[in-house]
Amino acid sequence: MDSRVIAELILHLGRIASGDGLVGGLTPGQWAVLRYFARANRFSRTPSAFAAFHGTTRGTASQAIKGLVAQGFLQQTRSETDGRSVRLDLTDKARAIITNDPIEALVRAADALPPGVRGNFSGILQRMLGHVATETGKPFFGTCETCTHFKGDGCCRTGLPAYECGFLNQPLTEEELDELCINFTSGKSRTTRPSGFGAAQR
Amino acid sequence: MDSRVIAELILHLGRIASGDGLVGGLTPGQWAVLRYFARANRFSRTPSAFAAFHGTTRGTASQAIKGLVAQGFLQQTRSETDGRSVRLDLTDKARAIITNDPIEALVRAADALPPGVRGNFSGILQRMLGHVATETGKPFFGTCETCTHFKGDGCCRTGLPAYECGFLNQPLTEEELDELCINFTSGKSRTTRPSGFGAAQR
DNA sequence: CTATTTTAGTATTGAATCGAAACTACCATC
DNA sequence: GATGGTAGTTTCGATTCAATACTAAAATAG
Repeated sequence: MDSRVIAELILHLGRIASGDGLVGGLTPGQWAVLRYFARANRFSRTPSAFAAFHGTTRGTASQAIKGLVAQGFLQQTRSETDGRSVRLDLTDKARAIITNDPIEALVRAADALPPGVRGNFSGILQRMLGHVATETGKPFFGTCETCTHFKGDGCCRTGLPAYECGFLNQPLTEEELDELCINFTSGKSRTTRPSGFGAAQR
Repeated sequence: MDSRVIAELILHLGRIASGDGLVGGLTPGQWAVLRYFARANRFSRTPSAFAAFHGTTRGTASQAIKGLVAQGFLQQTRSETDGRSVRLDLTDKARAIITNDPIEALVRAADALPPGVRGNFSGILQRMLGHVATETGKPFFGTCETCTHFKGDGCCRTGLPAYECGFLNQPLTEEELDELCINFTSGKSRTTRPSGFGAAQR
């Protein structure tokens, strides 16, 4: 009984805070795009990765991104190693308007919580997200901190980078450790490619 | 920094769990309608109350409700005291399909949390909702438990009902104490009519 | 090395939603 | 009784989204 109240509150909070219509000239979908590209690492800033993250189709993602590129909020760069792939980066213009993100009302509400509560809180939410994602078969993005592919401890190892992604075999900077990654895999026994990436389109 | 993660998780959870498209033949908006009318008390089961609760317009609410009435999920009754007003009640058919509500994935995720955590959790969410609602000027629905209009303690008082709403001067049954009410007012010093009800349409 | 399959991204189209505005009917207040 | 506000509905236009089809590039198989 309490669980249902929790579920309804989460949905309701999201709706009340971010609204339905456009805020500051951007649609909810476009805000989601900016939010994602602001937090995703360089391997994950692609249209397909956003589509997987957001639980939508590549077509829909492509449309939302197109609008943002046209308005100068995103810059498109073709991949040098893969002629099909495209990387998107936030422009300064985008970083400026992100402070008007309708989600900020929710951020302030979270900020108003007692400090001791906040830490646990995000952990619980993450746990719920993992549960829902597993159940619905949707991909689950996380950060290096709890990823099985993560290697390195920041110490100097002769000839080796301080941090490294064992999946891509690429060195990582310290800032990247907190960014979302599409190749995230939690748990201990996963060695196959993470689900949701590279899956066929519906 | 942590607050932003919390806010994004709440939004993301809601989206992943309930999705965008129609589930079981109903749109997300219609699911929200059913959910609301399942939890609202008899004074609050009107199109306007839902619109206020959901942060949408009466026109949009009316449309969603119309579809549900046509499909036999809601039954419409005209008010006897107010010729303009309409009350909506869930039919048995609606109570049957509510078990397929896409939100159930979230409910199960909440259920999977450690029991000790759950209780605090809904309290925190409620607190955040109050914060956001106050900031955005949107109405905030709650139950008798924390409402300033609530009178009675369940004891037998000669000639008086066990529970009563001091705003409407109406006796309340025990089940109604847990239902959402549009006339909910939190805090101690509010004597005016609750905000959001009876406000002019945008 | 060539053929096939898979993947990344885009364009198009049709259904559906939502919000703004206009409108009717009813209530309340003076 | 006149005026102003409220409850509910309808209409209309803009927008969004998913489904589908498509191009180009990479990976894989033979």
